[in-house]
Amino acid sequence: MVTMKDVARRAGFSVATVSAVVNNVPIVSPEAKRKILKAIEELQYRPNHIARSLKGSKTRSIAVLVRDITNPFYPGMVFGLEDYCWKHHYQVILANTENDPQRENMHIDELISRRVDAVVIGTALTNRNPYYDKLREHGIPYLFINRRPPQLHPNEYYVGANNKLAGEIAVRHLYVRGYRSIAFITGPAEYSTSLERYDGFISGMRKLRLPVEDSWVLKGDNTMDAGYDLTLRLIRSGQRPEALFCSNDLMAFGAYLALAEIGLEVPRDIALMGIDNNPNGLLIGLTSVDIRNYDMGRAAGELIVRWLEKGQGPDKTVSRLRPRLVERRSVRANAGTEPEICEWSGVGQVPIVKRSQTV
Amino acid sequence: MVTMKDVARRAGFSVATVSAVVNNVPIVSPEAKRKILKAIEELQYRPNHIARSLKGSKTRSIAVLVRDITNPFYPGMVFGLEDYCWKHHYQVILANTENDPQRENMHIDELISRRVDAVVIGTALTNRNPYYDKLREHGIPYLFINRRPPQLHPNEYYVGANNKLAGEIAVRHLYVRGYRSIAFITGPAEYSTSLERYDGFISGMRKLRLPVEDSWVLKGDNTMDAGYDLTLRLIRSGQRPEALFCSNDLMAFGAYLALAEIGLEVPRDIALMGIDNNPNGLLIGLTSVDIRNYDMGRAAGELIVRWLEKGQGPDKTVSRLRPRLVERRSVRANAGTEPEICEWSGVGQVPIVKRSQTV
DNA sequence: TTGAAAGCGCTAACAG
DNA sequence: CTGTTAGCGCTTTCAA
Repeated sequence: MVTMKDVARRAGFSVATVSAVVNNVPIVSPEAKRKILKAIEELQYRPNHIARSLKGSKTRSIAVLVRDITNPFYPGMVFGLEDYCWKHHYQVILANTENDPQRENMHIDELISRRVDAVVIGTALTNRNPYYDKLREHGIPYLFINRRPPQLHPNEYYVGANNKLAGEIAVRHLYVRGYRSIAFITGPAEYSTSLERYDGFISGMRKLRLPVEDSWVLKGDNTMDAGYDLTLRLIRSGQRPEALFCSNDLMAFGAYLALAEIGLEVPRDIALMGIDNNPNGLLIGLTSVDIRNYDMGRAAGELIVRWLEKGQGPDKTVSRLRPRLVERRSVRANAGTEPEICEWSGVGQVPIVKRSQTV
Repeated sequence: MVTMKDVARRAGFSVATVSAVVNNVPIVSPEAKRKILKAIEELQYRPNHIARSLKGSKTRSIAVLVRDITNPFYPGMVFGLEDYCWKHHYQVILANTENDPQRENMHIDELISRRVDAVVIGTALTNRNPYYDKLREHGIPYLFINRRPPQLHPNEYYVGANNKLAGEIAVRHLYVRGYRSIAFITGPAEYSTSLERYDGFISGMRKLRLPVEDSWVLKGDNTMDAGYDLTLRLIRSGQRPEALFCSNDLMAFGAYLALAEIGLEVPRDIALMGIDNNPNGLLIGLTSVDIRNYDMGRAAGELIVRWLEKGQGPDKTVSRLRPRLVERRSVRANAGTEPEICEWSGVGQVPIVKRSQTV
């Protein structure tokens, strides 16, 4: 590997001068600069980022912890993050934890060792992993994304969707379209997102004075299988809600399959909604609520990079993106009943917002 | 940040001894080891990986270049790669190029600067990016994955699917099920994968003595939109093949939507197949050919890690995984005609293979 | 405007 | 068994 020394020797200057040229410090004579640039080109010199990191103790790398990049929610988020970070010359290190705390901890140790500048945590559970503290103890900024732990300690920040609003938007949409009896399949209670969406479902129902049947609230685990099984069980037990709302699109996919198997047509016989706006919802015309994962990743990138450059955390500890309704065909244009309540702050029309917002 | 020196001072030993303990060099007295371990624990010392890298000029990091992690093909592949690499203490750096050569080149410069140990290139076009040579010039091993450039230079390796076979398997499957007139939508000619699948389609048809209608071979670009548009155009022009085979699942998804719009039911009116085994194919029951992206990423990890440890490249320059037929519902159980040709080496029954194979 | 030299945290060769 | 020390390639004073 060719080093600065090689360049210096070739150009007839010292390493200090070469360093100045490489870093665009404008104190070098044009003559020297020319010669040095020439030597760099000839030798195909590339600065050694490692040495630089060692000196400056900044690696310009950001790690992102996700459960499993294969989960359709993450790629968009990671893309947004990578996009922003890369444009600001930060690299993104990807770490899949597979929901295994031990694996997560090993990753964290490794990341500390590698002195990443920051980490974006997409794996937080309601039962908080105490290992995150190690990060703080070592002075590594970190940011929770999408899922948040129950409490945010000092210097902890969160960016995610307004999941409660997402739930409300869905219920509201069904209501406006004339649906009154709505069943709900939740996600696992260990994810804040599930809890918030559940809250949104409940509060939406209450605001609209719609009854919540206990037996119509099913506990799923966010997988397609769960959506399938629970829907089958619900319908086979003789229940027949007008609409079925799932906490995420994957479960809605499963529900769709189950309904098809039973012979129920969406939306003719029953309406279906999900949350996440999985692009493949297009295949079955699933109406969903977009929680904008690309923007979320991007927002995380912005927050973290600014933090790193300014040396201090964001102003707000919690940032939330406003969800958007994505209408496709799984909810009928109008199910008959006329809507009774029409004004409802901020939900009627969901504006398209570009930047992250704080609740 | 606490350093080795701090640990040494606290434990009352020299840095060399601490280093020995940290690296498990078995020449340290149990007594010293105990004290040092204690100091490490108390101070929460973590070795500085940067310093280590600088010394040993190995970063234990592997970069992966993909077009866009959002493309449903990649996450599985990247997951396989990350999984394997991480288990061997290599980190994975993710770089999205968005098919922009300039962005790719900047990434490559950056990766050289950062002295990644190796790079896995998932972005090769038939029109080769000359910038890959920089990597070789700098002594950084790299491996093409999934897509391959037309020629492999010395020290260049490739791992991917046997795409030609995938095409043949699909045609063969349709044939066995009684379909005789088959239309095909190709992917872009800049990807080796498209070309190979096209070859597979043609050779499959020839082997089965099926006619290839020129007007039934459409040029797509691997997007859902292309599948949709081309299918609409094909059918609306009055053509009516018994089966439609798409070079990838995304286009098959688009085709499905178009057929539904026209009022053609799959598989009753027309059979549909794709390649890739996108998990969401489940939603429409799409029969596909799995090219095993997880295994592909994993195989790349194996190849690269072994290369790095042994210091020399793989034995074979090309490794290909054997595709697998994934039957769902988009091809009828039997379309009427009895199969005439049944023996066909290696295609009749597609075995499930765990490890990568060389063609 | 340029150069000499210290030092980032670690490893490894060598000495004790 | 343990300590001293010379770098790894770079940035950054400080002097010239």
